[in-house]
Amino acid sequence: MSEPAEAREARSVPPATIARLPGYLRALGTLVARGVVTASSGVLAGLAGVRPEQLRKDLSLMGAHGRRGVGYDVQALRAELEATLGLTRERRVVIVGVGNLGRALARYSGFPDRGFVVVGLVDADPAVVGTRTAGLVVEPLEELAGVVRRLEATIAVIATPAEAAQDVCDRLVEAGVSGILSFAPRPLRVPVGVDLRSVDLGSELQILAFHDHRRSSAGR
Amino acid sequence: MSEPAEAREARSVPPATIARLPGYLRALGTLVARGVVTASSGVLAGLAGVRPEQLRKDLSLMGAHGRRGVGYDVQALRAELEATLGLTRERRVVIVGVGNLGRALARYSGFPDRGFVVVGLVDADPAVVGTRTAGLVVEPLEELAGVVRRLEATIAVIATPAEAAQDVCDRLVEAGVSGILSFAPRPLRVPVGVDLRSVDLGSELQILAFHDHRRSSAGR
DNA sequence: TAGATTGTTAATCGATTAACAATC
DNA sequence: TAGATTGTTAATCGATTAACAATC
Repeated sequence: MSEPAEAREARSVPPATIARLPGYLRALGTLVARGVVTASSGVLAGLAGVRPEQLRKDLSLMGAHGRRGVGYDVQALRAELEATLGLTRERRVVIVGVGNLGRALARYSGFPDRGFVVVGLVDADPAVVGTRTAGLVVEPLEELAGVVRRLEATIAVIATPAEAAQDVCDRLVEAGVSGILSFAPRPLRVPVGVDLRSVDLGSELQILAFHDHRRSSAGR
Repeated sequence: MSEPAEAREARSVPPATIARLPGYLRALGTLVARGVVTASSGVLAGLAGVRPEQLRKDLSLMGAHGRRGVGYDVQALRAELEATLGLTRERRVVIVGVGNLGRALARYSGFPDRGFVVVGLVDADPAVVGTRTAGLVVEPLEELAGVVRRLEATIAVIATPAEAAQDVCDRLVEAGVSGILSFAPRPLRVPVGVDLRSVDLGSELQILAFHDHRRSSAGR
């Protein structure tokens, strides 16, 4: 226990753990709203939809500390996790592709209270460029790099058709964003150092279809 | 090899494998469009964004067969995977929650050509009920079970606010859907036999923020 | 036959769960 | 002190990668 917290934190937190932190943060938010001061791993895990052992393991990997026999201080833990996730600073987001999905994301009310601000919208279609959505004027694709740099966006969302996605992705990387959330149904390549997460709505449904199929064809 | 294909398939395909099948299917679609007849695991894996070994392992778990020294028959493999995923039959989808996101999903053009048809829209807000989106009239929440049964929907999408999600989820299960795709930022509980997949846009961004934070605070 | 490529087994890696001593 | 609950180590499980014999 003589090891500094910095060292422990730097030594690679497992991706699976990181992916669960937002859930813990949400659970903590619920408890704070309820005025709860202290919560056990059991209570917290219940709210987050995981097992208590896993929550304790995750938090201990993060260097967070509860008190044996008591539980976790809700406020302190929340502050700690927010600091870890870097949510103390506002993150600036650019959305590329202002179709149905892009527009919905631009208007999505869940982002602001989680520390994200959509600062720019970009689209390739001249008919869309210049229109307003969520208080922002859509800029042309040629301006992408300029928009990212001027608005100091560090995170981008790709909501373009599949064909355009890799090109947009390359430009975003070139412009210096550090993370990209893609909704394009196509695998994208990014250099190391840039973080890419993908959500493919069609694939999600296909996976559900697989189970549906198994279920409806079972026992015949 | 005396074991029937049925038995092998029934003996639990790993979830991680199932989650990759839609990607393989997309890669195969690309090759078919290009008129390619045969492809090696290397080519297919490249298009799907995975390693060749993994693709071969996945396909062999599914009981699919290529030809040594040759590769996989593109058309045949596609047909096989579509049958496995149950995409030969059209899947009927109901969307609950017709806000920005629900509307965008209702209009999403990527679904139809993947075998999914949005057949119903449901919302709790009287101001939204009765309006039209994507050619469908929005029905009231009270009609949820009726809508699901009448339209024979087997898959549902939850795009409601977090507070309403568990109640909607329970009703959907009660009405008999076999799979649910939730966008509500809250863990949901479903009974065994019902498949639940969740996409939390806020969490995705928070995970990106974590990396951004690490990157910008590194080496200081 | 020679070259290519699969299918599958074995080795590795990472993530989850179980167990329990430490300690509030 | 007695009861509760953490933090952490060990055991298990599942998924990925490597290796290579089978075979087209």
